[in-house]
Amino acid sequence: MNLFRDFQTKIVAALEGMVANGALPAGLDFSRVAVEPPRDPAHGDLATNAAMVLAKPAGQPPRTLAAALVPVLTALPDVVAVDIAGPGFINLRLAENFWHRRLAAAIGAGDVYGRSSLGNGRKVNVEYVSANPTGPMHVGHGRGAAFGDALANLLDAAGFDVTREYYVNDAGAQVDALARSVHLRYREALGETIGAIPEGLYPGEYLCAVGVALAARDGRKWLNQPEDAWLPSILAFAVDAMMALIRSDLAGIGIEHAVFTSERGLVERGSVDAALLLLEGRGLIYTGTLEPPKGDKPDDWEPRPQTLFRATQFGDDTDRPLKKSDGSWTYFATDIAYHLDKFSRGFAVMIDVWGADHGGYVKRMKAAVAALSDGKAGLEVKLCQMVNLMNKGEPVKMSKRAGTFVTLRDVVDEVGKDVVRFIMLTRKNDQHLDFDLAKVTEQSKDNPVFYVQYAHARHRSVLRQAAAEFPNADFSDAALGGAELSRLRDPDEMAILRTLAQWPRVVETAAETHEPHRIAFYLHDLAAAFHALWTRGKDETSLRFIIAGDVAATRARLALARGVGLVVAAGLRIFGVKPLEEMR
RNA sequence: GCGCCCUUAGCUCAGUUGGAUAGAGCAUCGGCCUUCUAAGCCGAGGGUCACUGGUUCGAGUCCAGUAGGGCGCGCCA
Repeated sequence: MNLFRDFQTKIVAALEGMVANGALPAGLDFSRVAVEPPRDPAHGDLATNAAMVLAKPAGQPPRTLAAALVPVLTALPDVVAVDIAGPGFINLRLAENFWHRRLAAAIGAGDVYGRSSLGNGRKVNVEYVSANPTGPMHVGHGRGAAFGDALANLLDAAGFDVTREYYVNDAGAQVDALARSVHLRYREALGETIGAIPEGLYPGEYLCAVGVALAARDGRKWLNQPEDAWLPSILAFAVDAMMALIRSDLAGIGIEHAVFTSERGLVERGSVDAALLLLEGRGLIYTGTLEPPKGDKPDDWEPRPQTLFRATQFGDDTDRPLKKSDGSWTYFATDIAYHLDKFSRGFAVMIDVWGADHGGYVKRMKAAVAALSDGKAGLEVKLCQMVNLMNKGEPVKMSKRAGTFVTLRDVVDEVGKDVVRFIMLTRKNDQHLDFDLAKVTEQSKDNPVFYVQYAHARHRSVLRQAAAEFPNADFSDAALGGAELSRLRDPDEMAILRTLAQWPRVVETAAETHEPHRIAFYLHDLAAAFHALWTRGKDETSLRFIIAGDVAATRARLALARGVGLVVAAGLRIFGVKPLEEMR
């Protein structure tokens, strides 16, 4: 489906033919021969660097080599012109008919247009969100959620076997603090006066309902009991409640993970011991004393021997501790067990989506995965930068006291899930993102969500109008695919056809680079081309999508609109955004 | 102090994984509404791609260094 890939294959075959008949020396490496759209469409439809990358090994100047390639490339099907340009680029121009056939094929493929077999069914694990189960999701989590889910959809569209996963950090000091906080709210629910929430506990009012629910379930049995008696039970109850809250936040933006893995479960099953035993067997664990960190030194730093992982052998800057001073596992230790768990479930490709504040953790985790899998598995970490929540250009003060909203749910309630998801994907993951509540709901060109949705709604609108204009005509996709597309010849129309034909390549490139934002920019470009052509119809009635009294011409033009609608819908589907039928 | 990330038009950002004359939106200026939706479109101006070297046919892109910004640096996750 990716025409650039198709032509790359054809061109390499042609080059091999030249080797066979002696026009090129044997033993050339064709892997660097690329076929891409030229930056400037005026140069042609396809450009290849073949002559330039082969010049040196073939012992010929690039332009001489290019000249020898021209007749061979001219002979390829659908090629109507071949030019040599600049240092030795070869530009190919394809027949108009080729682009018409691509549109017909796209309409024929329908919803699967752009899907790829690039991944060849390989298993990929995408772990994202993994917010601590101690409260509702905030806006920053929302970015990781939208990003991770779009990346998963993208990899799925590119032919990978994707598992969406959430790691539940339900062990450690944070959830102990959660349990204590809930116990307080529980006492409050049973009529006690609890006063101010102590430092170190979670003060959020969302825990009041959890306390009430606990009182309803267990009555007064945890009153006046030592912490040891109630902590495990209340912790489990509280974590369940928080995960229910988070799942509901996720459902609010249309996200559902297939697998939830519990940190506590890993610890209780002995997975951490097993993982560390594995590393120990490979001589990667030892007892040693670390240098104190430079810069901001901890007040209570005392050198002491601890259990360390030889992360430096795998590119990390220092070896990393696995046990805290109280003997319990560090977060890193349980995370090692978790990634071994993923590996043992058959994932050689793991992608973790983290917040940028975890950047310092990447090297050691990659080191651990390399060590655990003996180099057979790879971990890629995508760090999502911060989201600056704005309103009309002013930063939103994140003050709970002032009642300004900070939770993801509040933002979704304010602007809608589709807007949140799309805007979160309009920047590369490693760039800061301004999320302006006023701007994202504005109906203007300034708002990319609106602009792209408008293109889809316009295509629907014109199809409705056409059906009213020609009540007896068949404008089904089957009919549009068979339209007389040779009527589409205007340069702007041809430009849209070429853009539509690039869609499969866009999907593959975005999937390979793990960069969903490329889809957003492509959709914006496609929408712009469509809006521009639409407006030209004001002056040139022959460019309108509905041509009065001419069903055949209308059908051809509707096919173009349908192609745009189809691809916009496909792109929005990857983002988990519902295409709009009308803008009202 | 060390590590990771970032630096492209006045502002917010893309840049097809090393290609040709570096692009878009906003803002500024100038045009287009008896219309299939003007919630839109067309055009103009605006650049030392932070800086200095290097790698090669070719560098915004890769490497090294410098400057500025962000994040992180045992007993949080």
